[in-house]
Amino acid sequence: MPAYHHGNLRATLLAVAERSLRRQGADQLSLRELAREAGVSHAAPRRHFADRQALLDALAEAGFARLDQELRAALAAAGEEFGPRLHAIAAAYLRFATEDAALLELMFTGKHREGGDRLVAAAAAPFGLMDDLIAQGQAEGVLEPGDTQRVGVVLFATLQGIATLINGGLVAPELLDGLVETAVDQFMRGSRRR
Amino acid sequence: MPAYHHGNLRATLLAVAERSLRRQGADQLSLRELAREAGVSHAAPRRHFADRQALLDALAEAGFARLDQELRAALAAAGEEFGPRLHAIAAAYLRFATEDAALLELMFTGKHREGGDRLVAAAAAPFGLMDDLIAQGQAEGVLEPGDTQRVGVVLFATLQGIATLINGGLVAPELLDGLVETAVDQFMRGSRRR
DNA sequence: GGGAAAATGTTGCCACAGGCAACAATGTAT
DNA sequence: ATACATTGTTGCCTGTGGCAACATTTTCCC
Repeated sequence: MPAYHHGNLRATLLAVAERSLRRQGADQLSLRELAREAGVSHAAPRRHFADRQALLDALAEAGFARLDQELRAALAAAGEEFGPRLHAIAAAYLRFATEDAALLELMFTGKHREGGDRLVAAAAAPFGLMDDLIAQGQAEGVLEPGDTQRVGVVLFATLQGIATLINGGLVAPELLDGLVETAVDQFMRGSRRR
Repeated sequence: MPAYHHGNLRATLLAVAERSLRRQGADQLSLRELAREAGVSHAAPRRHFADRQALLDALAEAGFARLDQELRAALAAAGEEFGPRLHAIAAAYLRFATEDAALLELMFTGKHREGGDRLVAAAAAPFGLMDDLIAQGQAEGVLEPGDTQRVGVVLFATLQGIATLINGGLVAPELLDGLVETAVDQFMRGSRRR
């Protein structure tokens, strides 16, 4: 336990920040408070994050990585069939998205400056998952052939939108499962091979 | 031009705030700066907005009112037929949503505290529009009968999600029109009377 | 009309945050 | 061992939000 050098302040700060984010939202997150909780002086975080926004960006990036993991896990658990996989990824996305509203906001809210590139890259992973899934559906002949991106983005957007409405308190959380059902169902009917 | 009493500081502050919001985002919005721009002392805004969040809430509420207006206008211009009306409301929503990303964030982001009720009420107007439209589609026999809310929320969510993806820089703005097309098309096919 | 009371603005203060610079301690490499 | 890079620390500055005390209008009621 080093006295002067913390050892892995960066990781500690991110962990503490994640907790703060979940509990109080990004607005209330204070670098100085994180430093206090990490038992370190108020200027120490600056060695690891150029400014407040840099830390928030790092949180968002980590969020995308975790989202990717969770979606992959859900897909893996859903087997090989397209239908169940689609349902699983949708449910997993919304679980993630509604479980930590502040993080989701951070991930999708347009507060990325130059660091936006990193975030866009991090977001590509989950996007790709959705894309691959659509491709599978097309290959199996369940979905009509076409641009996977186009339809994949719309599906992703639907899930994201549902999360926004629920997190914003505009739709009661109890309706979540039903909405996912409806969304997936509508998507299937709307893209089914004719 | 009263020297001491401004006359309608509240309205002025909201106007200045709207400009600031659009230009710098909600994070950078400072009550004191608004006061300066309004030519008033730093504590004056407090007489009209209990705190910073109250002003932001007021901005969001006004945003919903304006959104409602614009959607109504679009519907009115689209005639009586269901198809064109659906397309028009979708396009109008996304125009509004992508034209002022920071405002949209404020409107849907879950930063509403107790004042959330007011916002939810304000949001009900545009929601109702969507709902009525769905009902029309069902009445005309274009859409399959069913719970208008359920399908309306999903449609709303899709549009909102597309806006989020574009505003967040995760999808190129050039794709907007195509996505709206795809979304509306998918919705029609997914909800068409079978 | 006139005077109390409410509304609206002002000045001054405080605590706290972010950011910067100068300095200190610790690790690392030659 | 000694120079150099890393990582923390202390101290300072500016700006913000929020509060309280005071000043000026406006309104309302007799």
